[in-house]
Order: sequence, then structure tokens, then C-alpha cells
Amino acid sequence: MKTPADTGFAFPEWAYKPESSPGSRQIQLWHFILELLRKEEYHDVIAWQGDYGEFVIKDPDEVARLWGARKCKPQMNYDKLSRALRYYYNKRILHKTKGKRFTYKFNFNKLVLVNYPFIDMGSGRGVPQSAPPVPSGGTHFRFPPSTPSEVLSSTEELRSPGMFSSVGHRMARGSVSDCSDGTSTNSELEEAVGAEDRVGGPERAFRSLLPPRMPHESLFRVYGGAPNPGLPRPAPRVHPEPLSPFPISPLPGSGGLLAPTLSPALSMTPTPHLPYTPSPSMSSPMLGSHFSFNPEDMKHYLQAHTQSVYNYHLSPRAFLHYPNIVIPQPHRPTPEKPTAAHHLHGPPMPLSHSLSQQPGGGEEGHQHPSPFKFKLQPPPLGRKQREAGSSLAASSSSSSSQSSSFTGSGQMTNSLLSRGPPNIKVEPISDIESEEDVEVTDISEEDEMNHNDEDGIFAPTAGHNNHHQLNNHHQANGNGSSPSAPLPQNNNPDDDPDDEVFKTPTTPPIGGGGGLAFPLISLKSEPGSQAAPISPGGTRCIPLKLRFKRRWSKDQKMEADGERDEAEDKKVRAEGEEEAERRGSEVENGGGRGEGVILGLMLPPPPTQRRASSELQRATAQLSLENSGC
DNA sequence: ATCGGAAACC
DNA sequence: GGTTTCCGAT
Repeated sequence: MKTPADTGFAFPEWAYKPESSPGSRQIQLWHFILELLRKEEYHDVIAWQGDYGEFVIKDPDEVARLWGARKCKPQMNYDKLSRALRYYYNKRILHKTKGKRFTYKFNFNKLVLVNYPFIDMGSGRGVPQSAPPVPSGGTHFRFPPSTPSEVLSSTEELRSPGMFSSVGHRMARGSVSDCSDGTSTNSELEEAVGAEDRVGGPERAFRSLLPPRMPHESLFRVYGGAPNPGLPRPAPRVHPEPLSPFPISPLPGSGGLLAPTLSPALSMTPTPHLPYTPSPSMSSPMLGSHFSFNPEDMKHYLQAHTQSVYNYHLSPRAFLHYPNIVIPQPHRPTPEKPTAAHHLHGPPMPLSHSLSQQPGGGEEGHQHPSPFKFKLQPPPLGRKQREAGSSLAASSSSSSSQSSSFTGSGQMTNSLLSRGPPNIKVEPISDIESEEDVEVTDISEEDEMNHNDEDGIFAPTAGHNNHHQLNNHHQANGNGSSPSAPLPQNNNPDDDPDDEVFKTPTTPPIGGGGGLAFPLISLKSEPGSQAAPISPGGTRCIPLKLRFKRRWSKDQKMEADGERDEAEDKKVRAEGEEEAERRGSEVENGGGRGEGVILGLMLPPPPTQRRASSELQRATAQLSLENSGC
């Protein structure tokens, strides 16, 4: 039921982490890159180019300098920066555009996803969904304190609007520049940023994002699930309202929370892999309280996302479609950068996603969390080690990595516990399953790819190849020609949706409500057990199969290319473990996406929870303190 | 130029 | 956890 405790909806742990706190000044590289990209001043050093999300570093050294300045790492150079960028490959935040020097591409899909809130559904009753932060208070929310434990307990409370308090001030500190080393660069950026923010220029929106802290990143995870009959679902379409005029933050009054808050960054970071930890908690609450997605709320939310997209200058493709909802496009806030605009334009996209921006202060930082993040990175096996021959080391490594995973589970467990379910496990599945998992994973990735193809945008790609590599082909085509893409299998409607980020709707869900998923299940997961009960496999199977097929085809194709063996292998292995976990999630989600993005969830604010407010407040206060410390 | 492992750092 | 640093391989 919904005890408060259980209900606890809490934010994901990561939300509580200090890093997430607004105070944290750390800025992540991808975020920084985005920041640079959005500023015209830096167009000479880095700029959007080509496909959606694709950017070229025109002056690597300069970019490295800027980055170094921001991080107070004077020794930074492109070699190092690029290494950091490469780490994003695994995370799927970024991928390299092959053949083009210094050219990388953002996987906005993931980012975008992240922000979506929605729904899912599914499960029978309770499906947890993530709700967007509701606009209720209008405040933004901040994450509370840091301790997880506290958090957990208090978590429940968190959800209440009260929690979010304001965030108001973002500091002007440039994001992150604490270092006073004063590199000129640094200052430059910072100042610019800060100034702009305040100014409120068109850019401000963007800026808000970047700024140092993100208070709330609220995030939502989206998952798609099937809609539950019971659940309230978003209206099929929202009326197109006149968008709000807010240039930046869409939902100012109304809902402030959500919309404004999201930050893409976060999204990414976090991962899906566990999708759900939080959910559980949420779920409870939700169930009870029910989180309803009001069309309006959703609308707002979506708008916000959209807006974010715009702010980032993302390409239209970045927008996701949400199945049932149509969001009006925000008006673009800024006339500002036509240049960048090219990316943006367009949009007829239905959905949005959001990045965060807010006039007031959104920010984000990073986020990530614990359980949620997905991390694609493969477990550290020590390849080298094996080379070296130190098996011990290797083993230890791997074990450690596993342990991490487990840890995550454990956390989840808690949540679950609250619900009741005792167990969790992550990988019940055995070999076979694992393969599936893998596959699934791939699929998701594929989705993206397909998506890309279709959309022509991001293709992250990683998918299959995992390593980004493979696709050359694919990419090439895309770039070159075809966005149209021709995927053989695309045809399926299902696919599309699936591909999309959310698969939710698509998924079969329905029936399954069971499918459902959610995370909870997954978390716990056992496919067997749960699945069975729920919907066994059916639900998920179907989709999987389709996906599978698709994937298969592709793979074949790819294989033909002959590239991925190793990569795959690696990935598989690496991800396998995690995937297993994830897999569950996916299933649950329905669409899971494993990919990534998840973020947070939000919590709907049930009335009950309000009591939590006091705690929340406290937490908030703590955070504030912490922040200030910074 | 790019990739990615490993270890160190914060 | 996210780089930063170093470095060998491709």
C-alpha cells in the first residue's frame, strides 16, 4: 500500500547525492560542450554541424583549454578531453562521427528521453509511472540531502511539492568555475554565462541549464508501458494550447516544477538500468495517490521539454513523440540563434523533451544516481589484465563491478521492500535469457538506430555495434543519403514506437498490463516469476520478437560488414550483467529503454505526503547549506 | 586521429 | 562516478 514509507517516493537516490545537489559545481563535459555549442561566441571553436546533434570541434586545443579552464585543469589538452568524450560512447551520450575529424554527435534521444515523464503503465494497478513533477507548487524542487538513508526515509516526503523549493538562485557562479585560476577563458565563459543568465536573454534559458546546479532535475523516466486501463492516461491529445509564451520556461506558473527543471544532462547520465528503483517507491504512492497525468500537466511538461530542445538547439528530431500526447510546440524562444537554429527548426515534432531550462534557475548538474543510471560501460574486465595474465586482478575487477550492480539492486530492494517484495534480483535469467537480454539491449539500441535512420538523426548507434563503429555504414548512408533510411524492417509500426524512446505505448501492453511494467518488477525481477504472473512473456515477448527480428536483420547485415564481433562480444559481456538487470526493466517498461535515460521520477504529490514536507524542508535546508559551502 | 585500458584523482 | 592522465594500439 501506500504507506508513507513505501510511498516514499522518493527521488532516486542519486537525487540526493551531493553531486546532484545544486551546489555541486561540477560540470560535466557533455554539458559543457553543449554550453559551448550554444554560444555563438564559441562557434569558431566548436559548432553544430551536419546531422542532428552532430558537432565539430573546430579548434580542439581551444576547446580543451576552455574545458581545462572550467575544470581548473590547466594541463588539459585535446587528447585528454577526447578521452573523456570517448567515455561517453559507452554511455551513449555521444558517439563519434566517423570519417570526420573532430566530429562527434550527441545522442539526444537519450537525453530527451530522459526527460519525459510519463507513463507507463501498466501494470495493473499500480503502475507506477513517473510523474512529472508536478507543477503543483510551482516551485522547483531541489534535492535534498545527501544521505541516502535519510533520503530513503524521507523520500517519501520528497515528493511533495514542498520539497522543491526553490531553486532559485542559481548561482551565478559560472558554473563551475571555481577555479580561479583565472584563466581568461574561464572567466570568460563564466561571466558570459552568468551574465547572460541573469540577463535573461534568449539564451538565458539555456544557460539556466548549464549552470551549476541543477536543482531539480527532475526527471522523469519514461517508460513506456502499456497504458493501463485503469490508469488515467494522458489525454490523447492535448489541445494545443497556445503555448505559453514563456520563452523559456514554459510552465512558469503553472507548473513550474517540472518543466523547467529538467535537464537533459541528467537524464543522460542516469541510467536506466535500474529503472526503477525509485519507481517502486513511487509506485506505491502513485498507486495510492495516483498520479494522474493530467493532460494539462503533461502538456506543460512536454512543452517544457520541447522548449528545452529548442534551447539547446537540438534538432527537431530530438523531440520525441509521446504517444498520446501532443504538445504544442513552444515557440521558440529565441530568435537567437538562427544559426543554430537550423537544427532546431522544425519541429513539428510532437514531443518534446526537455532540457532544462528555466528562467529561474534550473539547473542541473549532473546527476546521477545511483541506481538509475544506466551505465553502459562494460564492466571492467580487464582486458589488459588478461593480457597481462593477472587473472586475479581481473577477477577482482569484475567482481567489483558486479557488486556495484548488486548494490544498485539492493537499493532497489529497499524500495521494493517498502512495497513488499522481497527480492530482487537481478538476473534470474540464465543464459538464454541473457542472450535475450543482450538482444534486447541491442534492440533498444537499435531502436535508436532505426530511429535515427528514420529520423535521421541520432543514431547513436551504439547499438549494435556497440561501439559506435559499426555503423559506419549506416551512418554513412544516413548522412549521405539517406536519412530516409531504409531500414528494412522499419516498416512495422511497432517498431517505430519502440524505437522511439518510449515504447510504451506501443508495447503491447496492454494486455499485459502486466507487462508492465515496470520497474518494480523488473527490479526484482525475475522474469520468470514475475513475468508469468503478469504477462508473461507474452507481452514482452511479442515486442521482443519483433525487435529481435529487426535486430537480427540488422545484425546480419552488420555481420556482413563484419565488424562487430569483438565489440559485440565485449559489450555483451560487459553489459550482460547490467543488462540483465536492465532487461527486466525494459520489459517492464515496455519499452524500456534501457537506454538511458531515465531520470528521475517524479513524484506526484499525493496529499498524504505532504507531511513530508517538513522533512523535505529540512532536507532542503541542508542542501542549501551544503551548497553554500561550495 | 582515434580508440580504449588502467590507474589516479577529486 | 566522472573524469584526468598516461599510453600502447590501430
